[in-house]
Amino acid sequence: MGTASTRKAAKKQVSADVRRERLVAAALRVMKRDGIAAATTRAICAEADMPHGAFHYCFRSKQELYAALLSTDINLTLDAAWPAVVPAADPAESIRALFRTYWAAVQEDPETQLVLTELVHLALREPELSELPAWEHRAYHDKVVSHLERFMDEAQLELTVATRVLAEMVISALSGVVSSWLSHRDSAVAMEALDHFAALFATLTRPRRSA
Amino acid sequence: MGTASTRKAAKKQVSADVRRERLVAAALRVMKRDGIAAATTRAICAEADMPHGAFHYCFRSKQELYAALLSTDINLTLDAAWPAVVPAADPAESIRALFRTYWAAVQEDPETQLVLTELVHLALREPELSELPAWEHRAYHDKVVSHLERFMDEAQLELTVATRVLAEMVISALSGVVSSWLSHRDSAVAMEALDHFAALFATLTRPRRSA
DNA sequence: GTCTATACGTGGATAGAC
DNA sequence: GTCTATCCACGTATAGAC
Repeated sequence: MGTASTRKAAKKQVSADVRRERLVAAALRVMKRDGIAAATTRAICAEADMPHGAFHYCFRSKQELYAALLSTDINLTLDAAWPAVVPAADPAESIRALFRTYWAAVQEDPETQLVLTELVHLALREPELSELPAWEHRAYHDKVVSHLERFMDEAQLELTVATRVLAEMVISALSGVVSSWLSHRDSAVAMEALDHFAALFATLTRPRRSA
Repeated sequence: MGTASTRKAAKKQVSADVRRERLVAAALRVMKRDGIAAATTRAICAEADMPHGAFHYCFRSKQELYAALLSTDINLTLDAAWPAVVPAADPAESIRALFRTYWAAVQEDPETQLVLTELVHLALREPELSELPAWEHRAYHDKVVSHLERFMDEAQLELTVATRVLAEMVISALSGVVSSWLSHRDSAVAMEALDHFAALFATLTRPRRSA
């Protein structure tokens, strides 16, 4: 089998798709550190320890990188909080715990939130990318819906509103709280709002009556 | 007194602060039309029918223009919806009407929402401007608090939570809904979420017992 | 297939002419 | 005080050497 062409190369011949991944990761690092505006092709390549020219045989244009970023890992970090759901006795308690877990993840890595928002706004302006935020939102929405369904199932609860409506409200509330927090950076305020939202959302549930 | 130095000039001597205002207005137009990234000093001057060089004797740097933008009119359009409050019999009804008025304003001029968000994010990255979002949020928060107090007063209601907590929740919910809507552009979904939020917030009020 | 050097356009800011 | 011409740095993209 070949030693330097298609698979793994001898020493420095590292690339094909792996370079793409490295560039995406490097771009994310630069964006988190210095903001999306500072993530130039030069800066990204430098961060990835690649020559500047490497960029354009991995991506046809910078927009392709944006698309790659929006399509991959970012929203994964968002719903990484959901799996650790603890269905407690009290619905309000459960939802509050859920939100607090989510919030802990946000607190731990706020830059990712900022970058995600910046990327979405950038995409909203570029006609070529304008569908990506809608896709991303829909994907996230669907995930929240299924998480909610599982959650309600395990807690033996049912909703008094459509699941998709609650999902939309949850997403809006969470992103709203995050967005406010990015401005004022007062964690206590954010957490307080979050707890109250949890309590309000809990009033939209009721014990499931078994048929 | 002088004809061309300090006050109003003969014909073309229009400038001093008025140029600043024109540039700010032009910048806002460009940003709303083409996004914040397209609002270069050249594009702004062209929009304002000024030579490019005019920019730098009105503003020492571009950041000064950003600061001017964030300090002025933008959030005014946000709370322009609040004054037309109609204190109806049912609290839920009143709050829903309030939110719908706000939403109508957003719908009528969504670009402003986008620009505002973009500006805030830009400011969050620039160390020199990083305090502006906090100020802006605080100013808006205070406005919502006083609006809420007046509203509760007129409707003879009292809150079961601190006013500032509800204000924070209202701001978060509204900005969250707007932010989601910017992605999916489904007005029905946004309005549905808004109505449900109104209903939930109404449960945080109760009739005021006169002492 | 990998990388260097470079082209081309643009952005912010300034020096100096009117 | 107003504006033109220009400087310099940087961004994307490409042609072509290894």
